[in-house]
Amino acid sequence: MLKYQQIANEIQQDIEKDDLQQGTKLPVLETFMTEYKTSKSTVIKALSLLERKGLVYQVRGSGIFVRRRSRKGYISFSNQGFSDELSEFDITAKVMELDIRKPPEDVAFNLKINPEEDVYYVKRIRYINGQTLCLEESYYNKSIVTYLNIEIATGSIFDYISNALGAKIGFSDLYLHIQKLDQEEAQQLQLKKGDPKLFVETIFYLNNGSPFDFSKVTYNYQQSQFFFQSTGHSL
Amino acid sequence: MLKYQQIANEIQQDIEKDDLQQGTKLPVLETFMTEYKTSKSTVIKALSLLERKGLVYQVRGSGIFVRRRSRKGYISFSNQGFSDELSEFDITAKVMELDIRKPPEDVAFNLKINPEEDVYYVKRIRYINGQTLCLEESYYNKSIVTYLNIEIATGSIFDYISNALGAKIGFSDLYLHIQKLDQEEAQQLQLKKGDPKLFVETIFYLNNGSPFDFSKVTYNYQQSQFFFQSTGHSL
DNA sequence: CATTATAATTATACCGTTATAATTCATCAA
DNA sequence: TTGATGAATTATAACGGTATAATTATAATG
Repeated sequence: MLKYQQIANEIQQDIEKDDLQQGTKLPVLETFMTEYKTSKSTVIKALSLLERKGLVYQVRGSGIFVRRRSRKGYISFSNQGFSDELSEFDITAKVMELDIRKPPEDVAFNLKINPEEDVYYVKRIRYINGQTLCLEESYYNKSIVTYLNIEIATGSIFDYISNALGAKIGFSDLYLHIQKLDQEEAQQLQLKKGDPKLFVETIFYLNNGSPFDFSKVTYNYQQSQFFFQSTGHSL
Repeated sequence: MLKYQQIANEIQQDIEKDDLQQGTKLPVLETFMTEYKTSKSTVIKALSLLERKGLVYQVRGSGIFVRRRSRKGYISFSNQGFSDELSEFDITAKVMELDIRKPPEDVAFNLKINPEEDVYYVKRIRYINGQTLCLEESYYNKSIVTYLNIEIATGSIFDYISNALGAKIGFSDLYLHIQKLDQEEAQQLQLKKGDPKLFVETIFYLNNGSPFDFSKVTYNYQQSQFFFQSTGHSL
């Protein structure tokens, strides 16, 4: 692991271990430099990483402070789709369908492939703490995700892609809509037709910019509590 | 303006001016170094900024490539709340209420003040292209936002806070819920009771970590098309 | 006591360099 | 043609330094 990531991890663990409260001031840069026997720029990189992850904020001339979320029970809505840190929840999945097929037009477009090329189609229902969380339909470019089975799809497909296939997941585009459930969706989510839903289309890219997964997810509004941290800075 | 921000701006303008397509390769670092007469690290900072803004992606050993969103008509959901680049839409606001009052308990809690301290309360309806976009109730810590009036609240309150008050806006926490409209909200948004809504509570902080604005926003589901880019990296 | 000026602290910008890792491209062999 | 090998390209990691800007603490001033 890279040095600055390692340092970031250790600082994060310290924050969590000591349960440091919002606004707690961390040691100054010099201290981290000597503690980790490294250069200033590496410490800065580590802290910038933690800042992007929403764990600290830095104030020039003043110091580095702990940033904490104040509410529990929200699904974090950050870098890796939603998959980040769902470990605090009990998430399971049931695979409804899994096959190889030709993609519909919109899927082919978003995956930037021809409609004749094969894709894996996976339909799952995901549960959170025993309740239906969402209905998920995913299409994987088969020339990238060369193999899938039910066992893999029951677990984390992304872990499989990263670890077994050795592909590097890069970034993603999310498109969010608020809509009403239709009859079929309502039935599968154990809700009523016309109930609210959060509908999310996501395109996942490898780190080289190739889209490999296009997915459409319908969330149960009763479980739809999401948390998102912005970090300002730019502009 | 800082050098690396300036460079980032110019590269961004070049991308937009030339309407570079997704995947277009940008010049190599060396080129930018000589073009902008600066060091490698400054160019890297500029490009990292553009990467966080979702405009480019970098592939080690390969190059720097243009990243473009593929859909129009979505409200960007990025750093500065929603306010970023709403310039592509015609957004207006009507102020329904504006007064100084004592905060309810949840507001005092989120703004980290005592219930006896004054806050500015602003209720607005915001319109997008003539349609109701959302219903917004905001509470501003009066010891930070010392003055507000209807004229200011009709425009961008954040611009006013940044420019007139000279405060530096830092980061924010967003909590998202999908719910059903009640009678009153439905009426104000010209929708029906029971229709879906996106309900967002946001706490905005200054760059020194002080919360100055707590707001509750109810979005019209018919206008609720949001776009969000993740950048991976971390873990 | 309040206000103002000054100094100390602290994070950030920026420079320039070396080393490293991923990718791409050219070369060669089978 | 295919595959393997190695070289060139390219972004990134990491070092360490100087200069700068924001904040905070301290001292001086009225």
